[in-house]
Amino acid sequence: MLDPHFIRENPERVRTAIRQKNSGSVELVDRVLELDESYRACLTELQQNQSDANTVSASIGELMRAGKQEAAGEAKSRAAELKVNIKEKHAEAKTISGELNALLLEIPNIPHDSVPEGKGADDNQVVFETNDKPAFEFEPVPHWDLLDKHNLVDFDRGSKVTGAGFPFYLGQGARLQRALVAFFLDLAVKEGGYQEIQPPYVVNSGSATGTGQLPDKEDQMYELARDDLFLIPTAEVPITNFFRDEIIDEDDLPVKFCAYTPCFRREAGSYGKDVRGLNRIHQFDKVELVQFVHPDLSYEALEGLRADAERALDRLKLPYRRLLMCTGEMGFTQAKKYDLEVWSAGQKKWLEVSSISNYEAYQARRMKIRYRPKGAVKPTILHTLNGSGLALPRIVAALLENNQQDDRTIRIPEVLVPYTGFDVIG
RNA sequence: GGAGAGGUGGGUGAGUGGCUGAAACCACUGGUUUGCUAAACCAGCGUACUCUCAACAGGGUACCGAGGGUUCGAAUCCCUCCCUCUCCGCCA
Repeated sequence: MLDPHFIRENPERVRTAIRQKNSGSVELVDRVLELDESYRACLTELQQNQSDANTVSASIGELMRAGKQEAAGEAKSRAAELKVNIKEKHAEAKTISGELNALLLEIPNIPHDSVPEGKGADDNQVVFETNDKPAFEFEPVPHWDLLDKHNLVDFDRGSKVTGAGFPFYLGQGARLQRALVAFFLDLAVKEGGYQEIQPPYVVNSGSATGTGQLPDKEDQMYELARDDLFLIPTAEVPITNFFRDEIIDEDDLPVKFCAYTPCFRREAGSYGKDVRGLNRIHQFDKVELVQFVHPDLSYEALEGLRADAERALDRLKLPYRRLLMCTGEMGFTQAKKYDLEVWSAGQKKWLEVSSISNYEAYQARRMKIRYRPKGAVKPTILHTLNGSGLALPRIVAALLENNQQDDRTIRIPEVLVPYTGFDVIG
């Protein structure tokens, strides 16, 4: 969330952000300002009463010890009056702050100045594109045909056992998954300087709120209602919450974590053309990169994170492009976001395989993640970033489609062979 | 799942109703001393919110796992929940 002080002092900036992100109504800001003011007024009164009550209480102790029972009795009744008032004000303050907090969670992050304005996908800027789309002397087929031909994935049995979008990976298909995960993790650890961790795959509601899945996006998560827990839609959730409510030494920044996890997404409301094959499934594997950084360095870190994700694509020799997302296409927690899309020769389209974002202080403020600047200054909210490095299914799709040969066998990229143990599928 | 014990500041740990935002020690920061290092000594050292203030700074409130309750007054008593540990059961 945004700093309430910031909203108080820059309401117009916040209204602009709401319009740009097309998320929520600008009246939110006015209600927040109203509530903020009445909250503080209420608080002032409450605290004054508490202060008086404390003084009276202290005097009672003294009077009792001095044996002045009568005076003590009078003071007690005085304190009782104050108490009633305190209780009222306390309840009032709590109500107001509850409402205020709920609203604050619905105000989106402010886009960075370098983010292009725009409403839809057409306004995203392609800021980089490799020029190595593969050429074919035959008509390349979509990956689902290849999966089928080589028996790499079994969608039907996945549907029987669980439901649509929960495929089984078989044989070389399963092996390829494991190879990619290991390759991505090794790359992140050895060349990116990330520390590998294994987070829980299930989180509580506090964590889901911290990263911004709650409120409002619960429809995208699988919920374990009995235990009030959620299956993670991305490793971002448990990893970023790692430091929730903590203060980190400045010397320990930046902290860079990488992790492999399965991701679970309900994908409510998405049907049709984009869901074919591995394009969009409910459970998928992903290696995620997360960074906790000094606020002054977060945009540098964003480019670094982006380069880390692109390195994996380069090594796999996958053609890709980088999109700078416009204001309207960003999530409401993000300040700046790149998407990386790989070219899939069979479908002849770009597939999103990574989303790399700087959240600035937005998530960290929700989670109270701070660092202590050197030189006795107060703890300060740090900045969080994350990006996929990378998401598997579409990488697999592109890999199969781009590397298919006229006999329908599939070449495995050189860097992956030590991991797969085979250099061709089929 | 059953029984018991416990959760105090960055750490260890004292504290069973008012003088405790919290002893002591360690860590940390600054200073003195020192040829250097070490040691010793002195001082400082929680967080959030809020009010006054241009600022420096100062005042107030809250916080001893979380939330309620009792009381004029709670780290301290009561209730609920969460977590940790020990034993038993179950189990990869």
